[in-house]
Amino acid sequence: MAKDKSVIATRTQMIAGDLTDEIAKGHYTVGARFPTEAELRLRFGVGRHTIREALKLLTEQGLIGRRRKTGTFVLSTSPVSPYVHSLRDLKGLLDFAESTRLEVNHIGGVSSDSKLLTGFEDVAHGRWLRIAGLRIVRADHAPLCWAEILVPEQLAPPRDTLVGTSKAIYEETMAHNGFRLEYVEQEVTATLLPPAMWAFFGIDGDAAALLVKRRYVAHTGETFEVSHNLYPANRYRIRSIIRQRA
Amino acid sequence: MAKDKSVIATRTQMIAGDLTDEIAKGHYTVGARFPTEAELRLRFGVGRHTIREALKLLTEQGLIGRRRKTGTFVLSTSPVSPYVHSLRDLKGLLDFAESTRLEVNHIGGVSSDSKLLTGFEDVAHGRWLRIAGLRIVRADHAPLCWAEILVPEQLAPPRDTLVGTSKAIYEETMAHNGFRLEYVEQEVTATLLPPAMWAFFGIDGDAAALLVKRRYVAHTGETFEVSHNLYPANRYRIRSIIRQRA
DNA sequence: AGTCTATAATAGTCCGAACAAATACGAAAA
DNA sequence: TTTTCGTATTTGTTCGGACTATTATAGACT
Repeated sequence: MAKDKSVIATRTQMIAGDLTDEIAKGHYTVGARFPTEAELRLRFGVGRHTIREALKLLTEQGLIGRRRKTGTFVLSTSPVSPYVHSLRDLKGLLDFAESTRLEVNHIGGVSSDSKLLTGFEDVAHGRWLRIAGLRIVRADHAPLCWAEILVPEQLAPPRDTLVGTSKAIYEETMAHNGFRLEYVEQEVTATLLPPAMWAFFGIDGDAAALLVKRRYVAHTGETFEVSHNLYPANRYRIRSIIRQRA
Repeated sequence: MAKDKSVIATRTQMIAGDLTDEIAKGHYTVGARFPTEAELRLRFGVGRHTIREALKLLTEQGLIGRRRKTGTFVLSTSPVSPYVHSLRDLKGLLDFAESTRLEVNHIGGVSSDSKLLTGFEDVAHGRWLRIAGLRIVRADHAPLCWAEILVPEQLAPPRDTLVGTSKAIYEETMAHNGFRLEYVEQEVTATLLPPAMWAFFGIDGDAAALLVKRRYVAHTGETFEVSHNLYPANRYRIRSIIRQRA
């Protein structure tokens, strides 16, 4: 098998990780046949169920396709091109956050009607901590998006830990409260870039932008962060693969 | 259990369908406890594995949440509000297509470099049938988006079957070739609405739009349709739920 | 040569079971 | 009253097995 990666993982996850790495490294060319379940079972020394669960993870990410009798074949090496979000897993979200940094422009408390402020219906908190600023790509220092982040005051970590940090705000908040991430709800719409932001992105006229609203929900069911990210056109794409349920 | 629905389904899918219906009908209020695995096993008379697979489907759609010892609880009745796409399953795509109709504006053959034309890399076909027009919401006759659809000439059904049909183009194409849908790849970007289209949507100045490119892939691995849909802002949102893999 | 048919390989769907992990709840202790 | 701790409940992970559905391939039959 392979490394432990500090976090314990299930056998299913370790196997899926190993196979994902091998595909990414080009062990199998796109279109090539992938080992059968029986072969993988022997190789990893686990039950068939475990192998199938691991392969299901790869299937959901669009890495492999499977057909009866024909076998399993590689669909994509998933080269994870920058600024392209591949949905369907949280890991993409995480890696993405690490390749950028947030240049905080404003930090302070706000209080308002939750629905108006957050854009989500079932979020009920009185006072929020607002962090706003530009998200910068580490590699080329280019501004990627304008970020508005809201955290309920009761759950917010001390502000000084939020400004200098290299970790994402939601990670700091989770650590501070002992949360685990249950899921992220995301809504995408198109809008015009507000003129006030033209200067940030070196734009001089009407431009389209993607507005991505996210809600982070802990394993307790609590919404502990809401974020709005505004990406000027052509800096960001969202790519996803939709398959038949089951 | 419940109805057969003409299409055969696995027990897992039938149970998932029943439970989804019950949640949608309000049998359980949001936040309420859901039956445990043991209770559902007794009720449907199946093994635990089957129940778990069904609940996993609901979990992936964000309908329920699960925690050890605490149990399963309802997160959302998924009211499937119109113009909101919920990713993660193909069924949403399908239902959506049925609530609108396509007013065909142009139909004819084109031939061009595949990559430029389709916007996808690994699509290789020489001649395409192009269908372009406005997609209209049946309920209120409002124009929803401009649609550009490309089908390889060799796979395209007769044109007269495409114009009058109430079914989606990709369904007609699948039926014509005996395909089954394997997955849909989707890419979302923001762009300005071209001035030439302002009149279609009753707009009189720069406006943002969502550009949704889709690629339909059959179970044989063949790309049998590529579509570009341009949604003016505020007419369309994409909602999705992202969870930890596994 | 083509067309049908049987076989076998492979993934898909279920079952039953055992144990692990998280945690709500109540009992015991401070 | 509050804290600590053990226990029971519920979901999570993994195993092994049986049968089904799909289909590539080879062989039999026109």
